[in-house]
Amino acid sequence: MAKEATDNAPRRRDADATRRRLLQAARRRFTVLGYERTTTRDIAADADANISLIKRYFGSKENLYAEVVTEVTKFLDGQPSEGTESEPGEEQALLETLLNGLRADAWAEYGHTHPWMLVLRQTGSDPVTDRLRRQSLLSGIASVERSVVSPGVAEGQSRRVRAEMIIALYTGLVVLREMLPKELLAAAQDDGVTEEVLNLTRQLADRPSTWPAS
Amino acid sequence: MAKEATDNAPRRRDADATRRRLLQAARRRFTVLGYERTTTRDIAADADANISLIKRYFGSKENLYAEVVTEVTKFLDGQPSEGTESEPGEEQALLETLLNGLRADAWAEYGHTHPWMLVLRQTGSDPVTDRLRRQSLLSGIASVERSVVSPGVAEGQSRRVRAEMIIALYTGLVVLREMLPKELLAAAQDDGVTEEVLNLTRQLADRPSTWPAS
Amino acid sequence: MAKEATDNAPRRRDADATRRRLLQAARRRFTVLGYERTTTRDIAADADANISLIKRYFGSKENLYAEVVTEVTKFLDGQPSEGTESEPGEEQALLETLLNGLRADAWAEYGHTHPWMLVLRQTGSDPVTDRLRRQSLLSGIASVERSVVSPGVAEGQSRRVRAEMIIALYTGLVVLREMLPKELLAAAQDDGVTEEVLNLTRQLADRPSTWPAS
Amino acid sequence: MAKEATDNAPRRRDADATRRRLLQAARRRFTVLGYERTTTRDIAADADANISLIKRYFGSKENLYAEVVTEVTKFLDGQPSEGTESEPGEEQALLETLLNGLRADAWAEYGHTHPWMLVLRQTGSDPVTDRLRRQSLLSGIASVERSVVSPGVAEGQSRRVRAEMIIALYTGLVVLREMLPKELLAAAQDDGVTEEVLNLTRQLADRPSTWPAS
DNA sequence: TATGAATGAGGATTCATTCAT
DNA sequence: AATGAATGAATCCTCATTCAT
Repeated sequence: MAKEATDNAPRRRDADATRRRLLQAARRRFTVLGYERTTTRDIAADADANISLIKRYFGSKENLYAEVVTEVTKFLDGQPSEGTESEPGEEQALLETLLNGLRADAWAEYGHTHPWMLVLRQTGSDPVTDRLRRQSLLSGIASVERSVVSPGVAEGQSRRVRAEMIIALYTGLVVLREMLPKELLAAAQDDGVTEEVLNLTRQLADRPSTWPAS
Repeated sequence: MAKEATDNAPRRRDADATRRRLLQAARRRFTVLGYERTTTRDIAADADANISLIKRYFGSKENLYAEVVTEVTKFLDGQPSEGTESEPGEEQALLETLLNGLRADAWAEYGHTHPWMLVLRQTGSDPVTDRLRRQSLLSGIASVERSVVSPGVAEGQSRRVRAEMIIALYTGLVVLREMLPKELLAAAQDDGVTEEVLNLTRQLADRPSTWPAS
Repeated sequence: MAKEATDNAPRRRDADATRRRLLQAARRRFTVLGYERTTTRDIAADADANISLIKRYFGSKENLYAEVVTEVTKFLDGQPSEGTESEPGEEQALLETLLNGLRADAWAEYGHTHPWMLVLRQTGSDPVTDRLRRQSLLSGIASVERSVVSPGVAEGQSRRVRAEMIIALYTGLVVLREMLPKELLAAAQDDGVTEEVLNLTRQLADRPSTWPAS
Repeated sequence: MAKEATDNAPRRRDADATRRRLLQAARRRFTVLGYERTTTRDIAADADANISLIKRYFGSKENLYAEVVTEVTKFLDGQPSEGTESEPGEEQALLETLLNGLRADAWAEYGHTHPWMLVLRQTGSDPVTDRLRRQSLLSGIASVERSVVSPGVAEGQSRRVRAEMIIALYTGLVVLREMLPKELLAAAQDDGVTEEVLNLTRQLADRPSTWPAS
């Protein structure tokens, strides 16, 4: 009903577009509702497509989910610049990405739910998505360790743990904003919170630590 | 695992013990798997009891879940001392509770999953558990605001946001430990991490803020 | 909790009374709700007795139902006076019984539902109660044929069919009153309707028929 | 019994036919057995279809039941000619419908059970079907009041009660035939009984009443 | 390529019944 | 005699998936 067959080419009644629509609808539902409470019927309905196409394009609900997770986690990674050396300006960019993620008006296309919630919600279900999840987090941690943790902090476990704590901090903020959308933390737009978060981040990043990390 | 009735009198056919076993099995499954992926059949099987007893003792799966959440969230609250005045030593106790929650060897009876995960996992499902979830978090925030945030910080939104950020920090740490159980943050037992977390907490708690908390 | 053991006799903690209470509770529920929607638990609760006693005293739910049906159908029969000869005054009594059954304030102990509804509701379920039902109706028909149908009507099928139609008339009135309790027929207390019903009955009972009854 | 697709085009995989089969099977079971004793599994089996299709086509067991009731009650109504004025010939038609309903060979497709039994059997279960039931009866009563009750009977309650009693009479006959299928009333085909019923009907319809219909 | 009809497995729930005490 | 804990079968419903067209 929505499809005007303006295209005469027999091949592709616009399979790509359909696929894309399905993927997007899936992303939304999975992010907001979680895996189980999302039904393929609903996804198909949202995408204005037939259920069976989910099988055709993605094989199964689980595969579709995996693909969504892949997409989302890729998004969460900063830039996967492979070098161990930090580039100038990379810190800036990474922090900006993280802080932007805290803005209340972001993620409209995800149904106003931070995509990280998708990562947090489902755990231990299947090996594939679990791996993806971990990869994503690890990649984020690596980026932070490389370009945010101060070069003054000696190489070793300490650097790593600091990076992990920074990620933890942002994760916690995302979660709390999500769960208490009416509280101050969520309401207090941008400025004050952002500054304070940056302060904490810098403390974690810079201050020479005394701890031997067990 | 089969029912170590080592204690006093093995009640008649021991409804209490059965109820307890069901509750514990439910707690485990709900915490680790979340609501949907937990089936009543599995709970009953774990508890070595008949499914119908879930209805008998709890009314429904949802009620059982609610009871688990209640129990868990009660536990998560520090002490619900009602006064608005902070008692001496309360800060100590509260921080200890929070920090203990980060220890890797805790939560054995929850299947080695931090019970907070139960609170985080499920969102937006039904009003009842949502409410419980929020209550739990809000109660924690209130406790922190009362007894951790420094009296030096002026009354007002600022105090509240600081408390929220502290809770966010701990939440993030719990989540990260849960998702990356093999990483340093999870492995680095106690000392170093604990100290650093305390540092951050103090910064959040004490430092006179510059932000106006719009 | 409700039972004061004022009775010292070891035998009979008043089994009879319990049995009676169960039977009465069952009658009410079965009459008002029908067989399926009546649960043994509810019966037991109404009777303030333990469920298991239903098995003890009646064997099973079905048996209990059968017993209720027996009791009710016995009640529905006029007097099972066996003779084929009608006694003087019997017509009067029988009609009175039938007409009384139409009074709105009768059947309080049945939950204000005409016990005949119990007979009508469940059909074809099991042979036992079906037989009881039929017996009851047939007995009623026989009574009417003997003592209401005018002696002037020649012996034969005609007499019988007339009796059946009289019973049908009363049955229909009961049903309609039950199903439309707010309609005029139900509201129009006693006098007018009663008289009209009597008129119809007399027409069915007395008027020499022309029909050969196939 | 297996699907006599003798008609035109055997639709694709023929959803309509399946739907129809389900509806018919449901009608039979509901009519003969009542709501509770009818299981969706049995309906599906009778219709040689999958249980899930009941959900697909009707939403739920209750909806299916409602649809059956609607269908049946529609059938029971005479013609829902809306005018308050009676058309000539309408009485004829209505009485014929009613009397035809008494014929033993009718209702083959209902499992030889008068569809009115469906209406009578279930009472007080749920508001929806209760309403349908009442509507059906009330509609029938209204029709009778309009086109059977003699114009000579003054407007007012009296007319209404007369109509109700006529409906009651037919109802009783249906019930008795159903419950005693081997008795004379059921066996006495057509002529005699029909005539007598018409006599009673006329008496109810025409005779100037003495009762004030308080 | 796309459609939607049909399937089957699995979930929560409900009850009558049985069995220790 | 009476209690109430435990059982197992059955019911409705929900979904992902498969199969004709």
